[in-house]
Amino acid sequence: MSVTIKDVARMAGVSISTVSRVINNSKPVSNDIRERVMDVIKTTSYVPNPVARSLVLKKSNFIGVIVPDISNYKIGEILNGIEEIGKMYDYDILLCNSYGELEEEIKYINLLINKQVAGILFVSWNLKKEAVDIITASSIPSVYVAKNAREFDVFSVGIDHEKAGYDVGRYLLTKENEDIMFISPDHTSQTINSFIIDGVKRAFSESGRVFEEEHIKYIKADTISAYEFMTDYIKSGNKLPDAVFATNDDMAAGVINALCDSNIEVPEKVSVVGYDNTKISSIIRPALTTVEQPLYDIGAISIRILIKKVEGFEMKEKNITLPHNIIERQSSI
Amino acid sequence: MSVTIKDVARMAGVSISTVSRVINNSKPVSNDIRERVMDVIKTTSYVPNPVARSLVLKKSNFIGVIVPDISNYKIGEILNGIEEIGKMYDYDILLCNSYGELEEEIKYINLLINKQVAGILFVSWNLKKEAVDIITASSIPSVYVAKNAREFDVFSVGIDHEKAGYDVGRYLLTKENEDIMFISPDHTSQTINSFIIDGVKRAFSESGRVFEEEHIKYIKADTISAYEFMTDYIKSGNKLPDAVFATNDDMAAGVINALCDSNIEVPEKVSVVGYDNTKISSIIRPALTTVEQPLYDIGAISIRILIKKVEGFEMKEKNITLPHNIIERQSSI
DNA sequence: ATGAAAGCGCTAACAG
DNA sequence: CTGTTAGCGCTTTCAT
Repeated sequence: MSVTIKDVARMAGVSISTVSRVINNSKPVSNDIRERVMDVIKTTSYVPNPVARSLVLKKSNFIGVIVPDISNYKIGEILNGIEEIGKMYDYDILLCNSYGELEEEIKYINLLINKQVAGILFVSWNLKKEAVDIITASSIPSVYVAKNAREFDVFSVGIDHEKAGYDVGRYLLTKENEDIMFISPDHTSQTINSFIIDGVKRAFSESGRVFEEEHIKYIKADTISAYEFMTDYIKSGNKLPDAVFATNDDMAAGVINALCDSNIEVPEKVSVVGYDNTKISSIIRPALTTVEQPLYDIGAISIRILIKKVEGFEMKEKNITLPHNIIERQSSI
Repeated sequence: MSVTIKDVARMAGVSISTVSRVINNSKPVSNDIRERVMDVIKTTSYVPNPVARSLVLKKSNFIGVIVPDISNYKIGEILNGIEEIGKMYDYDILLCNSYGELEEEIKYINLLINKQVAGILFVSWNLKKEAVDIITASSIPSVYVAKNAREFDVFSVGIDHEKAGYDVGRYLLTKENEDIMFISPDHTSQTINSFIIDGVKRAFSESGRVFEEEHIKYIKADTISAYEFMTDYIKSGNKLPDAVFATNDDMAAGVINALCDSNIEVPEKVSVVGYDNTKISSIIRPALTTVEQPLYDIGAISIRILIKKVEGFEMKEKNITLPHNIIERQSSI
């Protein structure tokens, strides 16, 4: 069947250790022998068996990646970065979809540890201590991508959400919006967006305004829920806010549609701002003002750091903060 | 460190072969011994090392999945199905992102073969003979998801695109649209959508209409390209079609936006129909009439078939056709 | 029914 | 610089 190190050794007339040495460049080998071996490798198109290698090295070149939702656009972009850079460094991606549930996350963490992955890249909507503890205990190198990753003593990559919230707050306040509504995922996952809201609060207090907690509306984080919430809100005859800031684009899209379907002009009557700059934001009309995150880079940098750690480099910076940026489109005035 | 089969054997006072037998249920073991071993396994929470197992069995429980674009919503949905069912059967997903390029596809196929994956699930925009041949030659079980998979003698899962095109054709024709424009990805990936157009043609001929090749516009398959194309088309003063059928939702969204931004009413002046029923289709206004594919199921079923093949079952049906369905929304009349 | 032993393909001492 | 040898953790004959 497939050619092994033994075959190569025999055909090159050397011992298997010598072959091992040339393929790993682990010890000096005389030039003629090296060439002889290389020739055989080329002609037989021999590739070392990674399974056998993992067994003896007790380490694979798999990187376990746990994500909360593959079909989510943001996750997809991050994964693109992870996959591309991972493959560039010759690591393979073992994909696990946790659906954002702690139980699944823990199951996969244990599975990955058992598989002897070289490293774990953990992407989560909301990082939990239980998960972090298990990974830490395994002493497998790891990097985290999560809004709340900085709450733990771990390596992480992401933007500064507090600052982003602050920026949106300032942006909205500067535009003289008196009454601002905030739409955030409901309390089951509430913490994860508190940083954004924290930033908004800072912007408020900085400009001497009081932030009313009841202006935050907690809903399920999807377009339909936002649409229904906003439609109900309008129908109930509540006073309309001057602006609404939804902490993801999907919800913002629901808000825009609810407003437009009720003939309330966006942005003339109500400004809408989203978060993430996903595809939807440029397609929806009016196009959505939103906060851009360098998703691909988040993935790419996080895996690069992980690989560095796997390969034994000492990293000085534990938390990498990437730049964010407000993309101003037509939905805000 | 971690407990091995040896440890378990020693602690249970049996040989490692016996332990192996109980964990694999491969040979009869007396009840008392079996229980003794089970106890040790439980207390030590021993898990067999999958790497060692792969080495001797020359087969892993990895399933290599090659996809053309992780961040694409359709692919994400398919992957959701693949991942969930895969994990259910205890297989792990080795993810490879080919960016739709043959060269990458081939690279990954070889990589997966070398990794001794148990099976290969190949998702491609446009399946090529070269790729299929390599997989076939490896004799690793495989299943394909691609519009043109049926052109090859392989196992595949998907909807009947010709029929879907036919259905859209009939739908549009029944609505008395005289002049219909078709928007399809440009020729680099042209073949993959020809089935849809073939179906449309059948609908045309069936109702005694001639299909004008020049009504097909080949453009880059994204929203912006479609937007620009349509805007130019309008600006150039061409006669507007009664309807446009774009072979994916992204392009359809671009068309709708171009039309609306030029104050051409959709669907009153021009109907627009998309393909795929992605998230965008329900968010855009007017909401997009489109063809729904059971993406999650395509993923789920394809991996289930693959696993069956991996485990040695004989599958009778090579090509599984799942139902599609026209979702009628506001963009067509 | 159970154990001893060989070996999967590879790396890494250990000798020379 | 090169070869011999001992495993890595597991499955699987082959004896018993």
